[in-house]
Amino acid sequence: MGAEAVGTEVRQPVMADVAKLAGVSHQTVSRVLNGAPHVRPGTRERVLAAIRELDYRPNSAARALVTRRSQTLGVVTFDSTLYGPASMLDGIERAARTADYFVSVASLRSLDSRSVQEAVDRLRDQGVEGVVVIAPQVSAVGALAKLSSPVPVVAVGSGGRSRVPMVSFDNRAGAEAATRYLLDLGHRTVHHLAGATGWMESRDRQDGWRRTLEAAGARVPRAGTGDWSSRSGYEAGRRIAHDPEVTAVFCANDHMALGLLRALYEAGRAVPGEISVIGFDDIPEAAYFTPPLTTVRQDFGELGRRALELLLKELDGVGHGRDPVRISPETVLRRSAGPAHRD
Amino acid sequence: MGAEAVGTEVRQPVMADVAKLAGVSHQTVSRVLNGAPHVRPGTRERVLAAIRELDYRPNSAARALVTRRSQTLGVVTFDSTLYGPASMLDGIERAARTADYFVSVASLRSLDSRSVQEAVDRLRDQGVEGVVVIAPQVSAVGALAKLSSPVPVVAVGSGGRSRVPMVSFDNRAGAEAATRYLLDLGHRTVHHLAGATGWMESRDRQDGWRRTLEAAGARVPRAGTGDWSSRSGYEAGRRIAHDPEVTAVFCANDHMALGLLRALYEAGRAVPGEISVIGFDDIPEAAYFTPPLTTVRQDFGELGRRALELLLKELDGVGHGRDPVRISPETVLRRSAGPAHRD
DNA sequence: AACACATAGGTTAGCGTTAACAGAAAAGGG
DNA sequence: CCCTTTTCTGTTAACGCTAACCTATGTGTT
Repeated sequence: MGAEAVGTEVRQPVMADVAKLAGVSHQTVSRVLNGAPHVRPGTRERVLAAIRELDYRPNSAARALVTRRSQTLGVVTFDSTLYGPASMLDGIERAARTADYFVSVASLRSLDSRSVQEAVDRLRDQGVEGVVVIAPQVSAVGALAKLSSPVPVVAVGSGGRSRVPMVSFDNRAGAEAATRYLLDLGHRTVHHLAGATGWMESRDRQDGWRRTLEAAGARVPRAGTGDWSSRSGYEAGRRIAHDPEVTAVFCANDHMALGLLRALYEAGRAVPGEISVIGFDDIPEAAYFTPPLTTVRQDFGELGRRALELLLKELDGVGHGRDPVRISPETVLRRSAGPAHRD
Repeated sequence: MGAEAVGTEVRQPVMADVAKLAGVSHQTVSRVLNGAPHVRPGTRERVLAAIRELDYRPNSAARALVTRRSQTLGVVTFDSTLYGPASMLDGIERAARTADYFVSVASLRSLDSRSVQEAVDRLRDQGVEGVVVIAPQVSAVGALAKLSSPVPVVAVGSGGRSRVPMVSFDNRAGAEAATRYLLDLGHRTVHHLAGATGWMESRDRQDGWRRTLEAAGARVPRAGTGDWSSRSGYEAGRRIAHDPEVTAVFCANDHMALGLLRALYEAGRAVPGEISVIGFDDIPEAAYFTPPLTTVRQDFGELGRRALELLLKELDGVGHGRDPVRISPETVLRRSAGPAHRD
């Protein structure tokens, strides 16, 4: 046995191995790999064959080192367990893949701006080329404002004004449509169960609701505040169930609407007979609530894709979108809202 | 102005810059960064100061190139929009972070084994040190069996036997508990609405259900088949709503149970008065269904953490867990299931 | 035939880090 | 006080790739 064969360590093949096998220089291998011109079809074939034979994989670290590009994008998210963030993440990942990028995720442990900066830094240390922040909290937006990052950052899902480019739903418009719809049904006014404090979505939806009421000259009741969970919707529902004033409730999301529906049911209030309920999001389950929930649909996947599109533009140095990208939601009519009852 | 100042290009500082500023060699900087011994406190301080002053960040690609470690783990997931996968991903990410790893995700576009291999390869090309596959489909497990990967792979969530280490819920036990519970309530038999075809979870839950029935000497009705969605639960519900034989239904997940509940309600069948329903998963909303759903709880976050733990062990070369790690679910009693009615 | 010029390829030099070795300074032992 | 050992630090060489430059060959033009 020659000295070569002593260690049976199976070293991963490198470019030089491929080159030797194909009888070319490593540079030619590189050229084939990167589709560079000036490679004769014959040699290209030989190189490709050698690559296949050795099952050679380029070393991404080496490539990243010299090109200064990691082919990786970062996503920072708050609670990727929620339907919205999860769908956005999914949309982003799919879009990134088609653009031939990897995506690395970092979830926030808390909402303060230090935490956001930390997550972005973490991603940056890993060498991501850009990051999209799924952080709909007001505090996060504040964090973005003072965020210092050498890599492009775009935000998604929130609506605040900020220095970073942003794509979001027009939550205000969605809330207006929902409220308007209820008003048009003949309700004297519409109550509101807001989302978690500190979220842009909560603020904007509440805003849209209030404005619509004011524009219609309707009384603006005090809004309840939930935390997006069904439980909080349920608790709010128990509080209002016996209030005869309440004939229509606009919930800031479908999960809370579910809890509300439950509380109303327990209290023996008919929906939409006595009280109309409308949600926001159109989660896949909303159509199967009892009664099926009228709600405002958001296409989170689309939002994720658009965010990535925007980030890619930033990466290409195409001047950053002056105005935030806004996607209009559409309201989905089902059975949980109906005309005001006459008393 | 000296020739130095001509280009105002702000090059990211590198280790050599820090070294020069601190008046040491780059190696000493490296030592400080990596906590190597034999660095005098004084010089360490100077180096640290220089690092702060320049806001120096080590280049991860360079480090990865020489250490052959990317500090990155990969996660392949199928539909990270679903509650289960999303929660697991979240659990994995959090656990990875505490272990000081980054996580890169790749979602599958389809379920075939080529797709799984492709995703793992993609991650591998990126240089991940290990991957956890959230792919509960039978086909995915098959894919894992023939998966060739130089990096450790663990699977999570499914239950099949396979070459790769795996952590999963004991779906069979959960299904047995659910079925047993219904039987103990006095139901002569229990019907079953299975999950999507091809999923390990579907198979195992159906298995547990059937065995329990057989062990109890109960008749084993033909099981329905859904696709995990509420819609499929609804459709199944419409089919069985008027079957007087049906007094208890065990649904393979909560979403389908929701659809079923809806269909039953529309058909005027009382739950649990006439028909008892039990779900699986205990999604956060289950407690607010009408009626609140009795179900089998799975802690997906925990599952994700355990999977990561297992992967970390693999990375440390600690012999791979002979037996799959099994986590027992616990059943949560609520109001959708009750005693059989007497006729 | 001489030249330009495109094409096909090889050679060399980094990218920014850690590893391996080597040398200098400080500390201990006779 | 010299020699050995321990601390501290610097030098050199990878890691595996791409960029930049260079050297051959053709191919077409004057």
